[in-house]
Amino acid sequence: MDRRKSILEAAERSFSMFGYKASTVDQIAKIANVGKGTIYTFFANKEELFSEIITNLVKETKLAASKAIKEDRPFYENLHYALYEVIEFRKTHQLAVKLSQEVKEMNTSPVTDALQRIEKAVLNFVQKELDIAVEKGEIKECPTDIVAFMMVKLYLALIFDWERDNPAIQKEKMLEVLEMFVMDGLRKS
Amino acid sequence: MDRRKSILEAAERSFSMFGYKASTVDQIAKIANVGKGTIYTFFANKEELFSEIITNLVKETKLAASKAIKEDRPFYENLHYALYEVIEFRKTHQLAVKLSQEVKEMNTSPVTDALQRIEKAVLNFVQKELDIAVEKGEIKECPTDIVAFMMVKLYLALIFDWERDNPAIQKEKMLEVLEMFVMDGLRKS
DNA sequence: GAAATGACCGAATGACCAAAATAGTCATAA
DNA sequence: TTATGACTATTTTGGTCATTCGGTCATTTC
Repeated sequence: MDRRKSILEAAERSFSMFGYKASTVDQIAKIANVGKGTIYTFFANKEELFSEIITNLVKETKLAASKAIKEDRPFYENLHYALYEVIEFRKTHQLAVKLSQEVKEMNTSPVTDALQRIEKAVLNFVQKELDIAVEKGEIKECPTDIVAFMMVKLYLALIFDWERDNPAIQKEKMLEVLEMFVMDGLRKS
Repeated sequence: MDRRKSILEAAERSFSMFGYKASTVDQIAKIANVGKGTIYTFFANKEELFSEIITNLVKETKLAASKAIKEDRPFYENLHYALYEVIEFRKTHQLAVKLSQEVKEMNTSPVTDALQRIEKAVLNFVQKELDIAVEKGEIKECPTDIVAFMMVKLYLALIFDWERDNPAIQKEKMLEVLEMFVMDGLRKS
């Protein structure tokens, strides 16, 4: 068994369950069935181990979203499926959820950085897709940086904040309203 | 000079400058040129004083927005003017900025509550306006609770989060994009 | 007599330090 | 050469005590 890999897996599980701060290197070593020193032969320190996990998470999420995007489908369908993929991904990999909780209640600085990196990546991805869609003439000309920002913020708010004090809505319903709002706005056609 | 009023003004200034926790009752009394005991003849405790300030601010902001809304104007114009009115309402903004900063870095619980109250009030206001507009047939049918939520979150994100790691943009430009997004969406017409 | 006040009180806070836990190292073992 | 856990250095925690602050009330002011 690849030691490096089992360390990464153990760490991801631990971070997902207990958060960054509450995960000790000793514990991660135990889970990985590896001596503590071994971890330091592969990673400079706890923060770098964490950082690599985040990098992988971003990569995998991007991949999941990319898989949902087909050249020949209209923009909003791609958007719809990609968002769906990302939501599913978040659900199965609880890491991002746990981390945003940790940031909220104790402002752990490496975790704040990590979440910012994730958001940046998502923003980048969305903006690129928007650029392509504008290029293809599928959507109107617009400042794609601002629009990407708005879309991501909307998405995050709906996923994380809506259920705080509103009755839960179906994922499908949510995507549908989001799509209506994003694509056509409120004006009566 | 009305003592109650000067206490409220002093407290508002202090909360805006130093936040809730860092504002001491002694200090507020000093600023108001009033004995500390006097504050307690008007307000049961620090939290109620704070609460009344928030209530007033919400009321004033609502009033400002209402002034911009005219029955006989189309929805998007009302939206436009109301947004401008609110964004120019400095008093509310400054306090809101300071308070959200405080919540972020020390989770002061009365402050969290206050911000939630403000958001609730805004949400309510927006939803009511949306309901009216739907009723009048000015905008399409939609789940106004979710749409109100989306509009408010968008506004807050643009105002408070955009400049965190993006080049500042003109207020006008920002509101223009927001309006486009909300009214017409991205679809090419 | 009613309203205002600031000295006073108990609770909450935070500075400080010792003790415990944890990150990171390295001599030894496999 | 690679892996390891006992060891060290650093950080966090738990407990203390002095200080601060919210809130009261006997006294003063008008």
